[in-house]
Amino acid sequence: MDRFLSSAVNRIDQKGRVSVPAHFRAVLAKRGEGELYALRALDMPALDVGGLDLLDRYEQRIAQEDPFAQTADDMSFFCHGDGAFLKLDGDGRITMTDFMREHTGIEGEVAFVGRGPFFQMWEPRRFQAYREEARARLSRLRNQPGTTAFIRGPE
Amino acid sequence: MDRFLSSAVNRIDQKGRVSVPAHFRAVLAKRGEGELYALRALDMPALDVGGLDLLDRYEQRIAQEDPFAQTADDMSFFCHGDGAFLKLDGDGRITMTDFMREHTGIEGEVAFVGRGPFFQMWEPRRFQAYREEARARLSRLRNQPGTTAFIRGPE
DNA sequence: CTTCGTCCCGTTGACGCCCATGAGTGCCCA
DNA sequence: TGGGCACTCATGGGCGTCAACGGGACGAAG
Repeated sequence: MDRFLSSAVNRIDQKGRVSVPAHFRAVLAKRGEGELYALRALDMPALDVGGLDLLDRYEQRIAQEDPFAQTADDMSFFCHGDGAFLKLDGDGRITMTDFMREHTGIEGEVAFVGRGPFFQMWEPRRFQAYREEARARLSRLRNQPGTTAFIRGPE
Repeated sequence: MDRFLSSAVNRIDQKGRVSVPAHFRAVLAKRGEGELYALRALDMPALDVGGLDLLDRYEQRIAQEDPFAQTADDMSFFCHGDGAFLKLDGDGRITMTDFMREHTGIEGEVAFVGRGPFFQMWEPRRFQAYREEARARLSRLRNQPGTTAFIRGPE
């Protein structure tokens, strides 16, 4: 498996460390990503986490912009200045920093949520709430006329 | 890693010195840049800092302008005359000068902000404010119709 | 003689690296 | 089919190292 799937909640210990789910670490290893990079997601209180390929993707996008226009600068500010390295220790744990807590509201526990090519870190309750909202939106979409058949499910 | 990433806040001591984050120093060493060059950023109260390759970036921009226009001359004046060398001491610290304080409003602490090929120095609160503005602009961009898919999340 | 800049050293707190524990799970064999 | 064994993984804690920080000593310049 080469994608980040499913979710799990892990506890933060007194030293501020939390285990990255073993399954996620296996995906990283398979991809040859030794380092983790985390970004503060734009419109939700979560962190987007992945290997350095996560960063490459954004930088390619920035390269398309006029390097002296404000948009390019904002993008750089976001992906370079609003990101952080997460170092895995020998036991597959990372250390929570204030940088991460501020944006997410994470305190004692972290929800790791697979998102395919990357994963997210959430405060468990907020994740729960956001998941309900997302489901509700999709459900509404499904019951509207003229929409595609996405999420009709196997009937 | 060969790019300046993430951010950190360090304190200025009584002698006016401040540590450049070890991670940034490692990047400089990797690039073989022995000297630091600082410029007052154009549209924000920050310093752009990097090796001498930083100048290339600005000279490239000047080259885009009409050499007979006032603009080009202003830019040259700005980037060649309004820069300063920063000397690293044995412990990886630099000394804050009035040149740096004036433009940035830095007093007791400095936020070092990775920007990819260079990094910036900010007064921490102003950095925080500017970061929020940039995020808001990107968020607006993202939610506008007809825009590209930047920051939709790496799918 | 004073002041400023540079070099050097000591302290402290955070972080990386190590090992121990314990719960849960799958597997094997009786 | 049930019991037990081995393994994996999350979690806790000890300890050494290093970076950030503070301050003193020395030398050059005013």
